[in-house]
Amino acid sequence: MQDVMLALLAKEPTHGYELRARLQQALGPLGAALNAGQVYVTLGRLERAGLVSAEHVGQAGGPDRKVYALTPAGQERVTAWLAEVDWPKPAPVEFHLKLAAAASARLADPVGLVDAQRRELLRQLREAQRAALDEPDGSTAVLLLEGAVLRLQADLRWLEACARHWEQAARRARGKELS
Amino acid sequence: MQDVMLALLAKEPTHGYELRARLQQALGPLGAALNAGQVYVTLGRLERAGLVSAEHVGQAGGPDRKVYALTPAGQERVTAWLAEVDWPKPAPVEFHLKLAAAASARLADPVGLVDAQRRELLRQLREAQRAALDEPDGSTAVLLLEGAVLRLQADLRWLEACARHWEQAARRARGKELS
DNA sequence: CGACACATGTAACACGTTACATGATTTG
DNA sequence: CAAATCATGTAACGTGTTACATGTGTCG
Repeated sequence: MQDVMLALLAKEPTHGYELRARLQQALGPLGAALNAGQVYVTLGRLERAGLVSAEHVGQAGGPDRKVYALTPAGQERVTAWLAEVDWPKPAPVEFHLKLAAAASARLADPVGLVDAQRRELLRQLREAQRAALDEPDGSTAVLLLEGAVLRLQADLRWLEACARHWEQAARRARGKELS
Repeated sequence: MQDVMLALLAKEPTHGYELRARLQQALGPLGAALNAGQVYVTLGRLERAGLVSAEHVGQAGGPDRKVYALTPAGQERVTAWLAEVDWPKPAPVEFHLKLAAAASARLADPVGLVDAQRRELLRQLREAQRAALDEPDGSTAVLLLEGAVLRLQADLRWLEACARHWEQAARRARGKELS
């Protein structure tokens, strides 16, 4: 978040409210969840860190604003961020642990959990595809939605593998109990 | 993390050290990064929250341990967690914003960024596939790695879409400049 | 006037991460 | 004896999240 906001300020200094609007625009429908307060919290932290400087602008015909601009330290950080190649390990770790825990403690049926999850992902997939149709063609928001769709499809295929795995595990367990 | 640890304790009460070992085993090679301190921090917080209770166990032939067990409140939370169907929006938001910021502020070439990122993902993909070969066949760790692989492949395809998009954007910009 | 968009913040909390500190037991 | 492993913690920090508080200007 910090880096993103710094990069936006690198283009052109602005105040928090517009920064938020730009972010939401860049994110398209996924930006709706973005919280207003967070922007100001972050700006305050960036200022304390000496990465941006604020200038108060009294405005006739409108509430006051605080325009933020990058400091040299902020510029450095932006270029460093852009040079950085770091992709978060994209593994559905939490759900995997949920299945493992549910199975080993016999708290819930793993296959049932997979099924519920698959329904949810299908819902999200439909939602994302529908949202993509509402966006102007060629916009960056569509691109982002396409990323979401591709991942969801990958996750769905993974869930199928999960179902196979845990069904087999259940069969093995039943076999052992009988013997 | 909290929910996961609670679920593991639901199977059988244990002490922090073994809890960590179980977690790492469930995660396979991806568990290597897991920090030891975090387990104890989390256990402490769970205890303060009244979700687990600790019992000190002095041990002959070994250091002392603290065995944690679920409280009724903890049990409730586990069942609630298992019933919950919540999948984090799997969109590569940060990188998308990076591209958008880089392009609009003309700080870096988006296509170059995409390229660097693609190399990184290919590296991670090879790593994950190699790690999968080292794991025993049919283990849950292999399953998790398969999830990682599928996502990486999806992300790579998305990066190709990104490259196309930003190349086109660059062409449009050049066209405008000439006119 | 009342609702709504504009505009800004703060306090408190939850969580993960890092780095450090401590000590016992086992094994080469 | 030294090193590795077992075992537990804490203090500090960065960040995101929530909820609340506070105004101004515009438009019907």
